[in-house]
Amino acid sequence: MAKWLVKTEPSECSIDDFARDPGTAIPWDGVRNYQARNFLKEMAEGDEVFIYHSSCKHIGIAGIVRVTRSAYPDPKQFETNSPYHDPKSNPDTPRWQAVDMQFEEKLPTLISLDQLKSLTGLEELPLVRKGSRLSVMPVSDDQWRLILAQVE
DNA sequence: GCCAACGTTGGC
DNA sequence: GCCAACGTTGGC
Repeated sequence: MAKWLVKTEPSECSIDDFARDPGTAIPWDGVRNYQARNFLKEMAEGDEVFIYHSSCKHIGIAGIVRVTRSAYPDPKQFETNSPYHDPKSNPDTPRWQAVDMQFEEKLPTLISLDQLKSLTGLEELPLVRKGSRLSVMPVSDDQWRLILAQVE
């Protein structure tokens, strides 16, 4: 099972939005970056995903969700009144993909960005790299364990 | 709100 | 294919 991390602004979609209705999957859509999209495509049902809260008061990893549906064409790219509308995409060859994710757990305490930056062994994670804006990234098993060890 | 870093666009 | 201009991201 592969592991991942996705960034989100909690005002858009937070771990609490997942926790509110733990039995219901939420579409992860609106990704409009090719590298991030390519990782989305690699996600498989059952994969675990860290939810990282960005651009907010408490920046860091807040919880874990699970992929319940692998990549499918993001419907919002075709909705003309959506902020995620992409006039250059067409239904025959959809440019953007979405996946569905469902609540798994909220971490007992948030793992802050400062904390993540201080960990030896996370240097290769794009999240902590200067200037990196990648919003969907793979997390190795070692990185995953190291991060989770911060709250155990 | 600022601004550095980055990705995308489009003229050439 | 180059690269300047532009828009966006995201920590501070």
